[in-house]
Amino acid sequence: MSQGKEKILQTALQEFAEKGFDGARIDYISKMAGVNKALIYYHFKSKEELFTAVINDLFEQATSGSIELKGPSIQENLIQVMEHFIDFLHHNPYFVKIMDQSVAQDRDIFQQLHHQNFFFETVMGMYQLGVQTGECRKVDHPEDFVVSLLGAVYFYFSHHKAIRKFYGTISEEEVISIRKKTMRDMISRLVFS
Amino acid sequence: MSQGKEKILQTALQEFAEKGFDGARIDYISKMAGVNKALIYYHFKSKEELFTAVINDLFEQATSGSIELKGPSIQENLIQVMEHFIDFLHHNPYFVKIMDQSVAQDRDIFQQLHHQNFFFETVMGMYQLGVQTGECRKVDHPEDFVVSLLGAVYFYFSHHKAIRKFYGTISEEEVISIRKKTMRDMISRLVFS
DNA sequence: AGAATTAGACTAACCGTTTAGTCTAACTTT
DNA sequence: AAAGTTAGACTAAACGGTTAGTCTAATTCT
Repeated sequence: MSQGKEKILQTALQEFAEKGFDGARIDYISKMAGVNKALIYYHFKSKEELFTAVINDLFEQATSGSIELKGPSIQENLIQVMEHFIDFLHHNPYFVKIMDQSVAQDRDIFQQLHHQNFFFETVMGMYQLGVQTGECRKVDHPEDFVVSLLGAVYFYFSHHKAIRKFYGTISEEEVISIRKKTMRDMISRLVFS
Repeated sequence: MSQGKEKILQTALQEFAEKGFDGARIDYISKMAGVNKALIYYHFKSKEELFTAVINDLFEQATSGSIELKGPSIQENLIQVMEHFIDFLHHNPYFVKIMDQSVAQDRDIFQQLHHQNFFFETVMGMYQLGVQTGECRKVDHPEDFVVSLLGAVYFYFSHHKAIRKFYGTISEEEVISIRKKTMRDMISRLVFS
């Protein structure tokens, strides 16, 4: 990939994440990327297509470093996945912002994205395996159970701006470590009886 | 409040919720409200002020029917609050959408909104009371614990479009009832040991 | 040589905002 | 009661800034 195209994608990611699709400005992207506006239209045929490219890029990164499940037990694996998820959200704030904005508006892309289900299906699969082996407690509605767990992980990051103040002045790394501990606790209390 | 102004606010709520601030169109609002565009500027001095008015309206409704805590125990009260929260989110999808979009972009209003902390402080207060009376298990980081609980409740609604498919073809009312059951379970397993 | 990139002027459409004025019902004056 | 006045609700039409997208001709990588 050419240097300019890469810079455009990087900058566009930030701009779309911060302003949303409608708030984002092509002129601003080209300026911040240090690139002529025409170059954007040389590589992408429209703002919409640029957005799609940004999203696809993002999901590629999000799902590429997929998790190696090597824990000795389902419990270990589940906790490992959760921590991986937390780290990922921590290090990819743009991912969260763009996701939320694009889900709130129903941008076309999100109907097609199969990546969207990645985390759900991973956790769901592990949980159901655990139920089979008898290692996990059986609940009436596993899908709702998993959704709730994912929500417990995700919410802090998606509403970071509004929520962060409840944690006081500690560093973000400390918050992340607290988050992991809380989620470990929740999982062991909920998944295993 | 005049008939026109009310219609404008109603319509604007929908438009802002669906398209976000930048995506919303004054032309479209006036058309849908069956009102001349200039009337919007007669009642509100700008798009921004219209948005603010919509938000304030929304929060007034959101926090007006506040919860009577009359359960015999903290456990009952906590579950009651959660169910109230679930019902509220279920019946006010626009609230969720507008919240998410406005949090994702950092619209000014949200820095000032004290309503924003309403649910957090309610649940947090109840939990801490429970810890004092010894009815609730003590956790290391109550704020993170409460945030996780709220996230578990909220996530389904904020990402409804993307998540709903995991529940199959059952009616929305059934999903809500499942959600309540799951959250009752989670609370009793997590808050009380 | 061919792909990538620049400069910057240009357009067409869109969209928030303004202006100047209408309509109506109530209220006041004569 | 007729005439004058006011205030609030509302409208038609235009104004003017903004912005996605284009065009062209020249230049620089690889």
